[in-house]
Amino acid sequence: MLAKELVAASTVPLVLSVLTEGENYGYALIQRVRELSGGKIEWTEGMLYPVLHWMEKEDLIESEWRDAETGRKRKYYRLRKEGRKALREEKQQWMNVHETLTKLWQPNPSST
Amino acid sequence: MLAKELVAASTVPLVLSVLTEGENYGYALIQRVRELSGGKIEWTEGMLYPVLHWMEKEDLIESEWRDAETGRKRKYYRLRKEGRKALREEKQQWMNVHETLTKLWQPNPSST
DNA sequence: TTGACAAGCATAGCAATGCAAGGCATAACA
DNA sequence: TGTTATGCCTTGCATTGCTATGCTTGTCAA
Repeated sequence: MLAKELVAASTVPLVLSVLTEGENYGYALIQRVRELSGGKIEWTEGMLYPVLHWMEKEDLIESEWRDAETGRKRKYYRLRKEGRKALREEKQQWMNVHETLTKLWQPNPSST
Repeated sequence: MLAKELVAASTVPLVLSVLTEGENYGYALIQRVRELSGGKIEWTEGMLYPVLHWMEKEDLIESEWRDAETGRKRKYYRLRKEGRKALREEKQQWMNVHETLTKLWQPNPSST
């Protein structure tokens, strides 16, 4: 199971990223992320829904209740302009850290 | 400035990784990480020292007080076996998330 | 010789928050 | 009619992050 800090750091960027695939609803986001990560990332509803609410309050995403084909009601989320901007920033920050880590993960240089 | 979640998620792996370069002390770790990140990652002493203490308690690292050339006392840390193991795991987890994110960051496939 | 700054380590304390647990409703199926 | 999967939501409090603060020693300038 993933360390909780890593889960915390990746939740918002992952939600934003998955929504670039098109609108989606909470329950399906959990499954989509599980699928993309090969089962490595397992979100709970208790942690995701509050994050979605917060992201909506921040105008990163917007929601709409709709009937699914199944007759069931679902709350679909989609990206807003602010969300796309936030995603670009998150991506940049992630890459900053990633590049710093990968520098250190190179095989030790024998000279320099 | 980096989002605090990202800082939290990367602190332990960064400390472990920097220590693969050789032993080092707290104050210098802050500067080394600032340097490696091109100034993007700015740690404070108040967040780093407690992390170092925790890592030592967990046997990931060990410490030794020594006099520096300057005459000043420094607490040098170095990796322990447990720490190398932890680093391998942290690295794996980081890559799991990174790969999931980069899948989503590919240019949108027009077909599939 | 004093005072200001950099180097260096440490932790108390409490505001902020993560998320397990629990709750509710409907559909499908046995 | 009982169970499982789908689907959304929130309370509550234990845990934790980190700001703020404090201490020492060395150096350098005025």
